[in-house]
Amino acid sequence: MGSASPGLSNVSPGCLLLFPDVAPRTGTEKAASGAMGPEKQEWSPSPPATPEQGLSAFYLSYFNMYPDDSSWVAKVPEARAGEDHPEEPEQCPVIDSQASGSTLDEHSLEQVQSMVVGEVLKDIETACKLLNITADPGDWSPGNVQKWLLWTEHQYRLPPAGKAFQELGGKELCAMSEEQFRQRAPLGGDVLHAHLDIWKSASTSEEGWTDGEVDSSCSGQPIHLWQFLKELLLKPHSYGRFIRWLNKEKGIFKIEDSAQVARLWGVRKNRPAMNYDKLSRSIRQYYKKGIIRKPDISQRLVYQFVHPV
DNA sequence: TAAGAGGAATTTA
DNA sequence: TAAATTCCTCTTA
Repeated sequence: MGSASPGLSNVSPGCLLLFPDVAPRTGTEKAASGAMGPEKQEWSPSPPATPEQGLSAFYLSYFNMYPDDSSWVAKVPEARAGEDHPEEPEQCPVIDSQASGSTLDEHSLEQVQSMVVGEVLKDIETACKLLNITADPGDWSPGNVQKWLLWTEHQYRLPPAGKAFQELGGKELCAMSEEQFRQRAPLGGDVLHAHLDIWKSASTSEEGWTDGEVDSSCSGQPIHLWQFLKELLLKPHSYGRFIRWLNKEKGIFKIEDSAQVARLWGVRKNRPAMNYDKLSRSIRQYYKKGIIRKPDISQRLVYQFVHPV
């Protein structure tokens, strides 16, 4: 299995500190900054200095400023209409207070990192649905490429570059180097290239993640624990260190890092006191409901979906 | 010692 | 009201 491009798999913790102004914020801090100073509206991503570090820092910049999912939905059709103020920042998962500032420990960094990647993947998924394009840029028609360009330009306030990539299909686009992107679009070409890299990584590593099967995040219904677990399992690139399939066909999975899974669940449900003891109690409630059980050969931290997909 | 099991009361959406 | 949370005791590996 080929490793994904630098973007998603190698967001090194050190990179999180590249730009002090994009340090992750706690929910409280975000709320406090909710008044949204003008700098937020004028934010635009700085071109990465190098593909590797730039992309990593870029993720965090992105994570920090990304507007509400719904805000751009309405805006995409008139993306160039000029009235695109970011609205309330997306409610990001509450990040442990120790994760803000320069004393981030490795644990918190990993947590932030996985959240960032998770958010990026989720947003790509949303974009796919709304633009009606596939997650794999290699499959894009020239029309799809234009849609993607328009969306990305709009999201990151990049100068229009659609014309520079006219008639290019996804395959040609993917084959282009960062330098070629820069040549076609001196302003923002590198950022576009970085974004394409993210999409390429996502589509090569997250096979099947766009099927939306357990994408409960936009259903309006409160998420169930079993759905959440499936969500994590569907995104091994982001959460494989925490939870993974042992036998996907049989629905058998293993929680590799119980504390982290519990923490993520607590973040999702806004239950800061969540821990594995409580999470596992909830899992056990599923036994009599026939949703999850222990596998025939019981192992610690290993469970099985009764009705695997 | 962490995980597992399950009772029971409480909270939440 | 269902699902989840919280707290608990006891067992198991």
